[in-house]
Amino acid sequence: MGRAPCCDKANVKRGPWSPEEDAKLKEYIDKYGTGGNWIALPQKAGLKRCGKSCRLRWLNYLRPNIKHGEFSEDEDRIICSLFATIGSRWSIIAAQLPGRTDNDIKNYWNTKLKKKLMGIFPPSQRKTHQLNLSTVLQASPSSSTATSASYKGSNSVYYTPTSSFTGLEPISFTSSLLSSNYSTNAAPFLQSQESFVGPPKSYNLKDNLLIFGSEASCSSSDGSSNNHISHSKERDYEYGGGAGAPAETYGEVQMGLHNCFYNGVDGSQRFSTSNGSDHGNGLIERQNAMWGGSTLDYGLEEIKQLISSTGDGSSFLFDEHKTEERLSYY
DNA sequence: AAGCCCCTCAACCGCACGAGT
DNA sequence: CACTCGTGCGGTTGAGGGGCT
Repeated sequence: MGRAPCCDKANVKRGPWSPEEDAKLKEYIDKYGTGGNWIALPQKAGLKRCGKSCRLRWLNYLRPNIKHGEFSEDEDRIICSLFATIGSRWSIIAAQLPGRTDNDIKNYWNTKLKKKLMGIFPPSQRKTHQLNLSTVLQASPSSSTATSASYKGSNSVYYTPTSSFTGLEPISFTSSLLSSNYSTNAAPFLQSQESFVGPPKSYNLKDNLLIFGSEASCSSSDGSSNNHISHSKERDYEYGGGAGAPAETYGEVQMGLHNCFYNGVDGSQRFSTSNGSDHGNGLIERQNAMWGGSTLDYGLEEIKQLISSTGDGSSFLFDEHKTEERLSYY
């Protein structure tokens, strides 16, 4: 038995919103709020719309402080950086860009930013940046220490620091897109720790814990081996130590572009940093095509590799002091 | 001027999850 | 524990506008 539809599709209006509908919705929410029930809202507000449609319209368009228009280069950089780290988690990326919606960012990425990046690397150059991940992993110095991470279920990523990072090279890109200095306060966690002057909201660094989003919660499952980085209510990004790993080895996570490699050894997918070390709990249950090759659009993966690749080191360098993002936690 | 193509972005769709019962 | 319901998310679609021939 299939799920009941969220609304009677025959009796709801679809398609573009009229100014009148916008006004009705805005007026109602201004007066009464959403009431925590989007399904009932359209009827109460006198709208012949599906609740989901109302929610979307509000969140993406009518909500106060929505920023429309051109994305700045800082925003571009943040999007690229986060995309390379967490993939197409648009809501999380949006949480780092005040005023931007996930839909906006998704559209922007798909229509412009991806092409912009591809433009940075013409096809001939692109090849040199397409890293065979197993090669990367093999080439990584065995002495380097690393962090592994995994996806738990479909919605959580577990970073499992096994020791402090040392394998992170400076993030580097040729274009001004990614090479100009940080000047934004839009994503404080992407700035260097030294220049971190405090987030506008909901970044809790007091206890060296990073929290995304306004409703973020933070928890530690065992106090010594796990640190959650949570966004909103249900999507937890856990930075946790492997079983028995000493807490002091979790001193530093560098939120750069090189943290995440994908190790496809024996079919199990692992998400790790630098040397690809994996400590058992780094197993990825591949999320819907996010990292994998089978269902993932190759272009997407290619872009991620471009972002993640270090290039030849000459024309591809980033200012180390500006870009070596560090996130400390204990 | 007309027709075609491409791009953008608002909106829709289906799925997964958490809460409630 | 199983089920329903509401919500949030990411992927996809398609209307409309602009550019090109």
